[in-house]
Amino acid sequence: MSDADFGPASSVAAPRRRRADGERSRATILDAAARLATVEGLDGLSIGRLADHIGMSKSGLYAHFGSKEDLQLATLDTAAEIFTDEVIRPARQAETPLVGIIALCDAFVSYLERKVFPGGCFFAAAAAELDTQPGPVKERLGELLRIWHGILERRVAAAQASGELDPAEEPAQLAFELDGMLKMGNALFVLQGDTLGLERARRGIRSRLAAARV
Amino acid sequence: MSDADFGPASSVAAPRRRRADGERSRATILDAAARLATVEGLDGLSIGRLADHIGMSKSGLYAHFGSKEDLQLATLDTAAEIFTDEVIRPARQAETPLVGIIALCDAFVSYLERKVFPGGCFFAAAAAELDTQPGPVKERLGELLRIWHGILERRVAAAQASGELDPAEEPAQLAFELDGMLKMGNALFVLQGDTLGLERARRGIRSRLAAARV
DNA sequence: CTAGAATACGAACGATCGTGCTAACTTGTC
DNA sequence: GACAAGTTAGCACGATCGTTCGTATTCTAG
Repeated sequence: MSDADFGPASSVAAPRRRRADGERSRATILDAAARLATVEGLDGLSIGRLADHIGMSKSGLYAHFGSKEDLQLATLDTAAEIFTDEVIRPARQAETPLVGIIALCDAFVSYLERKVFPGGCFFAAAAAELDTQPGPVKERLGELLRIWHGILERRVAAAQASGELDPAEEPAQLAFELDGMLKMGNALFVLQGDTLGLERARRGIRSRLAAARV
Repeated sequence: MSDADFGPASSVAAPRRRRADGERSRATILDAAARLATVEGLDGLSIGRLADHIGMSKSGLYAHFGSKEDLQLATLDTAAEIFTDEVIRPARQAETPLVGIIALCDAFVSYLERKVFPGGCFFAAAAAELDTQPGPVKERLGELLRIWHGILERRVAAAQASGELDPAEEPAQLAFELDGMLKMGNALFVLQGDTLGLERARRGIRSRLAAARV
């Protein structure tokens, strides 16, 4: 199954970096930034604290990015790569499209349970924080959410084509409802600390899909 | 229909305030704080900007609260009152419990559409921002979310008692799914700016309730 | 091996943050 | 009308914010 990728924003041309240690530092910074941002917030995460956290000087870290906004945009793409590795990729090669949808949703719940990001789903946190602040970061977040829904949508359409799901279902509507349960599970899990919300998400998704069978 | 109220946190005993102008100022501050917090964030909203916004001095405003955390807690309760007025109250006096559930969900969507809070649902925004920061604010947010789900839950149970909904449905599970669609609609509405997400929430809720009929 | 570029650091900037202190004023009570 | 208490403003504090600059160090292409 070939899902669309969360490719990096097409605009930024890499300023042909040269040294290997710089590349490594940059990756270390972005990985820490993605994970810390779910706890402190993508805006709330300060460059000084991020630098302290990875044992680097503030100015040394800052030199890798032209501005905090550049750092945030790069962090978004890094988080998207992590999400792809932890959720999208493991849910490929399902026996049937419908099984693939369940695998994808289970992979999402597992990604929450395993605390891939310590503060829950990166995109749920970042979108809620920045959805009121116009600019390239918000736009990119909207783009990533559309890609994610597109992945769910195409899998629903495939399950309809294979005869597993009712063709009368609107794929985008079903994708909306599935993601609603996943995100609600995330919210409860992070806020209340127990896994009941994750269980509800798993159960709700299964019964919703059962109701959509032909 | 008597829903539980979002009463103020029981712990804080009002320090018997005395003058009418002070009470008025406090109300003005908290109303502005609740609405601004959905745009700038409850933590991101600074006392200086809030003071500027309502034409008051920073220290004059600050004197009403012992700390920023106190201001945030008071803002939570003010937002809960606004929510009660705009969502809970209008959805009372429904002909049947099931109609009441639909009225409640529609009132929620309307509260988003009318931009009662300019940055979308106050509690969705605040919960996503503060769910990783332990303390009284996070705890109170969790409490308010449980109250809200309790309201939905009790209405589901009432609809089961009246014979409108299948008694086999678990009320808490159905409340979870309904709120999931409402919050997903909120997220799409604020992030993308169009009302398609709200429409999807309305539609999904109606068909989910239809599926739960006896 | 060397030259030049990439990388990292320390220090400092102006701005803004939450939080106190003090003094002027308004209000409500006897 | 006086006095106590509540309200507001001005000012300043230490801390932290994003950002810039000059400089020392380290890698790598030739």
